[in-house]
Amino acid sequence: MVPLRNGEGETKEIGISDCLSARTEPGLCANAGEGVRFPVSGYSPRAAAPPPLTARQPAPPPPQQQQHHNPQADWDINDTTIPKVSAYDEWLEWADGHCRLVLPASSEEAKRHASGWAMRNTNNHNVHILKKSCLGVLVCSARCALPGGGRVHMRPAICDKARKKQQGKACPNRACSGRLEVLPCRGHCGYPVTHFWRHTEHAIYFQAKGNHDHPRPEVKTSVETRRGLRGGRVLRRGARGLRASAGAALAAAAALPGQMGAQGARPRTLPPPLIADPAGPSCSCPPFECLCKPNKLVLQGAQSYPPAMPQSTYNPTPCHPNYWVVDDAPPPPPPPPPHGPHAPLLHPDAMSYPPPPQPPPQDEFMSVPEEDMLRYDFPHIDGDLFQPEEIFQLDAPLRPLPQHQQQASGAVRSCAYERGRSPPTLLELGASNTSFHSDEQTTCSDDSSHSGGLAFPPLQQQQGVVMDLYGNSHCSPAPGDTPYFEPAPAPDKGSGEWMCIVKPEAGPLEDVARLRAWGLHVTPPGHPPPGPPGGDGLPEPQPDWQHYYPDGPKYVHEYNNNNMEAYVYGAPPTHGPQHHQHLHADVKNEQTTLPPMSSRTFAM
DNA sequence: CAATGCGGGCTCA
DNA sequence: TGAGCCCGCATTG
Ligand SMILES: [Zn+2]
Ligand SMILES: [Zn+2]
Repeated sequence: MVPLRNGEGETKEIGISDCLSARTEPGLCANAGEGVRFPVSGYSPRAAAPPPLTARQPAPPPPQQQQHHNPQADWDINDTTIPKVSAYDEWLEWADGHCRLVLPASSEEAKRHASGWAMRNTNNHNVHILKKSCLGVLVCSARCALPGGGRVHMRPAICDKARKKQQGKACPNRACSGRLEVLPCRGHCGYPVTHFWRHTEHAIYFQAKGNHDHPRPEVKTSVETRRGLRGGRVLRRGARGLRASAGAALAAAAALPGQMGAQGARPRTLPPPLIADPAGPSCSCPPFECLCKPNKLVLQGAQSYPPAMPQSTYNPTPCHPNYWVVDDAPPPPPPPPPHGPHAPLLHPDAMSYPPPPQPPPQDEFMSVPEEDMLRYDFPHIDGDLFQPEEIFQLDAPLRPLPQHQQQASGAVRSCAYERGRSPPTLLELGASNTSFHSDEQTTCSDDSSHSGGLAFPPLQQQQGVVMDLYGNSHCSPAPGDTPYFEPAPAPDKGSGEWMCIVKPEAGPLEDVARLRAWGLHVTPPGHPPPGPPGGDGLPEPQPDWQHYYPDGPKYVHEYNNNNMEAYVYGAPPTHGPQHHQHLHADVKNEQTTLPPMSSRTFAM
């Protein structure tokens, strides 16, 4: 699903960068917290594929100047007119960072407004744009680590009621007396990362704002699987069966890389619950970030580029040069031909995550996890402490290496680019705690998982993957939205930690604490924090840089806030207020204007 | 029962 | 005014 269009570099992409421009976004974060510094803004990967460079945000293009942004290239979810595209992007399960995607209206994931992240609906008082905010991840209050280094990263229930029930439950780790608690997302200027969905006749537009500052939660399908398992005691069989189906599904999916994402053909089954592999090497690194295996990762220079970019904006991390690459496995064998069904599972994104040193035999693929499960024994499964749902997944830790260039304020978190992968599952664990880590990203299952990985061009493999502390991939840093992190004095290793200075309240301290809690020590190597704004470090402006607010008209609210009835554009709803068209029926002509929006329209 | 969407309403800056 | 967020309701699977 690489974008097709190519003509002029700019046209094709729709950069997210827009988000950056100080003009627009500033407000966002500004509100949230002063002192926000914006990391780099996005650039269009596709076009130039300049390596992610520095972090700083490039100077915003002259406001309004960028003239014609190619309609196709430049748009904002709030624009009255959205460019019609000829090529669609692939759905990204783990979209992170500011990014915009144009998905085919037929995309199941898009229709479901799906995401690997636990996103809950948020009322933005705009019937045409569905807004969802990230619920973060359910973690153990004790931040316990399994012997294998896995951590509890459960998926918070979307339903408030269900979520409340989750909280306070005993940590799935038997040996731990901690309780489950929600690690909220503060990736968007101190607020949860938000996703916006807008439907038109021909496409579904997606826009994300903010960079998740927490590990990926367990994938939805995994949760569902557990839930299903809970009912019966048939762990073994059930698990096996599920795995098998998952594997099959994945395998199938693997065969059709390009289709998975957009088509929705992807398998929805998930691997069984995850548990850390006790037997495996152990480390207590955070799930997505193993800190104890430095050698595994190598920092790559600014060379890694993102794979082909979707036509929409998928911004790699311009901002920050830091990304971690696994070095052990140099480029995994090129497109690691999926070995068996699992390949996809294990390495959805081959490029990013090299296969474990010793990948389990295919045949065993399925068995491994199961073994782990057995090993772990789920005594609790039916017990009080260990509910099936509480089983957590193991994450292979990934060890991030900070790159020194991190100048950008690009927080580590925000700038990394990676294609979505799901958190590791048992399968992965089986693969090993060792090298595989990469984080979480493997695929799991869910709906999404593969979409990205398989499609990557081999090129990437060689390049290495960029990921953030959590191993999350990022579409693009959002200029305005991305929180800025700067290394804090390193308590321990001299390395610094990154803190978010975006939102004072939530504050840096909190961030640091959070990072530490996860065992993240980002060592900003010598590279200090971002320089002064506008300073160095900024990548050269790319042709494709986009600004947030192009010229096009945007919806304007007449009233705001909760007032839903007010439309600004378009003919006023003829009908009664509440029945405005909803997402399904939204816009008709992308090229022109989007349907009228109600008041609280702007997607922030 | 939980996921999803919708939308009223409140609060804060 | 711009946003975030809580809460309840309805639908769906
Ligand atoms: Zn625990
Ligand atoms: Zn989040």
